[in-house]
Amino acid sequence: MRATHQDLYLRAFSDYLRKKGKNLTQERISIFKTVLSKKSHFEADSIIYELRMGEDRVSRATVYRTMKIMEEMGMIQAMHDLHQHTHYEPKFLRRHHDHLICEECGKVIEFRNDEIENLQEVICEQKKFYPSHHIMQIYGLCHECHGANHNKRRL
Amino acid sequence: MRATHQDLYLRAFSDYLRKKGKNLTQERISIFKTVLSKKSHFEADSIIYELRMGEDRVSRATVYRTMKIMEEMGMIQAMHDLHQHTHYEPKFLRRHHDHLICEECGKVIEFRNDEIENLQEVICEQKKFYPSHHIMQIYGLCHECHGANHNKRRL
DNA sequence: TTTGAAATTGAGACTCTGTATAAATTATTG
DNA sequence: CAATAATTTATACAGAGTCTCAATTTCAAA
Repeated sequence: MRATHQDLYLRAFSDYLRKKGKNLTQERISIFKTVLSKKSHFEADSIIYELRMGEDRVSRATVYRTMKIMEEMGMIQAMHDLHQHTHYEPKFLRRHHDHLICEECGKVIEFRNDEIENLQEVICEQKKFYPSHHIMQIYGLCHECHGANHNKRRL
Repeated sequence: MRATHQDLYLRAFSDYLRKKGKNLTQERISIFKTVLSKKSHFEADSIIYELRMGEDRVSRATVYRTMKIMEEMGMIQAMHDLHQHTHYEPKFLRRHHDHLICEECGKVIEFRNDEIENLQEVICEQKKFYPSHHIMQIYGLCHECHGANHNKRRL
């Protein structure tokens, strides 16, 4: 029987916990698996809600604590966007990318640009800064909403 | 008598309000002037506090409402940083810049890179996106904190 | 200037994230 | 298996920001 991705990540999680002198509890496993099932942006609340619906009941505080651990070990990345909502991004299986965010419909368009990534490193060297990660979000209107607004103004 | 910067900005504010069918109230003037006095990052809370200390008393809700208008008209820019605190940046008199943010001491280092700004425009064209503004924040450790951490680990 | 409709404000209740606490539960180790 | 340490839960709490609606202010028309 082949080890699944989930198994491998779970082992990484288990190893990380052991290294930090923390225990691998049922609650942490449940939360970890739920987070692992996310393919794209998600919020703490959706994890809490999903767990509440399932058979594994876990308290809110434990979800936040466990997600903090997952952030420390680099499996997810917190992003603070407009309007006091923290979004998380899975970092496993996904390459880093940045975002175009439509202010009208909320759509998020991903992009990646290696030149920008390189320039960021140059800047950090210049400023003697030791980067861990970055966030780049361009706000504006997507093609559809721009068209819609344009038409609206014409009426 | 010469018109001050404040006068000019206040006129722009007044014009914007009129254009939007909104009234120029005493409260809005007080808030606008207080925000105008900020040379760098600030929080909604500090505006509320300053007004509360002064002779113009304005409620919290009104401060938030007015700052939203100022954001719409592009005089300030909201930025959401670590731990659900919204910071605002004055956009008047200041050139756009991005930020390096130290995760240890919270220090904010500003930088500007024209190449990155240009690349962003190219990306928007490619994606048919109409940008209004952007946020770029690089998180990590500043020179001092990096040194401090390094020493700590060696002990 | 007065007046009345429309816009705005203020006070406080409320919501939403996230954190702290302390008692109860679970895991680990000898 | 007992003692100890770590963890979880429930609940209270904190902080930022929003909502409501009665009271007030503004504006512009007469």
